[in-house]
Amino acid sequence: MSTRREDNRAFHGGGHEHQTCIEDALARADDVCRERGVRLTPLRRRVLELVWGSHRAVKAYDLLAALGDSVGAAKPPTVYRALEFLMAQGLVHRIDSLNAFVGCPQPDHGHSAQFLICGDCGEVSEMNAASIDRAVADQAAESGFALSRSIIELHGECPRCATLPPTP
Amino acid sequence: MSTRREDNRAFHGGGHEHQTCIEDALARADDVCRERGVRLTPLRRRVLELVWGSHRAVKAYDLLAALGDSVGAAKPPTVYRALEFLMAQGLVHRIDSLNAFVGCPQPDHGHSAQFLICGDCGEVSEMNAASIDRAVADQAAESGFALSRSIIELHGECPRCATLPPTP
DNA sequence: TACAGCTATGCTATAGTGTAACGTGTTGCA
DNA sequence: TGCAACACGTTACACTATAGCATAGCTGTA
Repeated sequence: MSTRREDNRAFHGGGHEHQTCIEDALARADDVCRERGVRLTPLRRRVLELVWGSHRAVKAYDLLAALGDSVGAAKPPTVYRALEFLMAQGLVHRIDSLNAFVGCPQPDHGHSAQFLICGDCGEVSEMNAASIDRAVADQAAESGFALSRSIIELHGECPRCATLPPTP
Repeated sequence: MSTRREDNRAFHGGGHEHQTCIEDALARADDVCRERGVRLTPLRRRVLELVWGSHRAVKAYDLLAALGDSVGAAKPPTVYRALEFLMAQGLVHRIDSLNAFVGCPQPDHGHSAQFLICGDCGEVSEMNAASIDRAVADQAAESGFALSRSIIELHGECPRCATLPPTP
C-alpha cells in the first residue's frame, strides 16, 4: 500500500501563478453572480477562495477551521450554507465518495461532470467527457429511467503520482 | 416537487415470491463463502438478509435498529464490520451518494457497476453496462489516469414511478 | 426618511454517520 | 491442549450535517 503524499495543509498557497489564476476566477465568479442577480457575499467569496485554493477536495470542517482563523469562530451551518449557495451556482461540486468539495472551473449551471480522484496525492480533476455522458444517457434510456443527476467519481492514480518513484 | 412514495418501513417483507428469492440468494451466498473459505456467520447472514430484504438502499443505523430488535442492542461497529465483510465479498455495495447499502445480485468479486436510484420510490437497481465501463476506461486512459474504482450513481425517476399518476 | 419584506448570517442544539482501541469469546489447527 | 487468528462486544469519540430560531443588513416603495 502506497502512503499518501500528504502535506497536511489543506490549503497550500500554490505559486504566484496559481494565486493569480484564483483571483481571475473569483473576478469571473463576481461577474457571473452579478449577471444572475445573486449575491457573492464576502463570506461566500472567502469560502470559494478556500475551495479553489486547493487542488484537493476540501472538507467542510476544514473550511470551518480555516474561516475560524480569519473571521472568528464560524459554525457549521455557516459553511454549509455557503457551500450550498456555491453549488447552486455551479461554482463548486460535492464529491460524495469523499464527503468533500471541489471548485468547478466552469460555473455554468447544471452541466454533468466526471471526477478523477488520485488516491495518492488526493488531487481531484474534473472531466466533461461527452462519450461518458452519452453512454450513461443511452443506458438509462434503455432502462426507461429518466435521468436527472449523474454522479461519476473515478478513483485511481494520477499520471504524476504514477511516474513518481514509489514512496519508501 | 413530487412527494416521495414512502412506506416508512425500510424492511418491507415483500411477497412470498420475494421471500423465497431471498432465501435462495442466501443459500447461494452460503455456498460462495464456503468456497472462498470465509465465514458467513449468523450475524453477517442476518445483515445480508436485511439488506436484500429491501429494494431500497438501507442505512447502517436502520440495520442497527433492526438488529437491535431481534438480537439485543447491537452497536455501530457490529453492523459496519458486517457490512465491510459483505462488501469485500461483493454481496453488497455501498451507495456513497446516499450513505447507504444495497444488495448485489451477482456476488463475484470486483466487478464494476452502475446504480439507478429513483428519487421517488427510492428503489435502487444495478446495471452492468459494458458501454459505460468502456467509455470511462477510455477517458481515464486518455488522461493517463490509472483507474482502480468507478463510482457511478445515477439519480432520476424509475419507469414505474414515471407512469404512475403524480402523487396529489 | 420610514417602513416592510426579503436575504444572509449568527447561534444553539442535536441528529446522523463512522471508527479507534481494547477486551472477550470462538474456531481451527499444530 | 495450546496457540493463533478471527469474530464479536463495548466504550468512547470523531466527523458530517441540519433544524430552528434570532439578528443584522440590504432593497424597494411610499
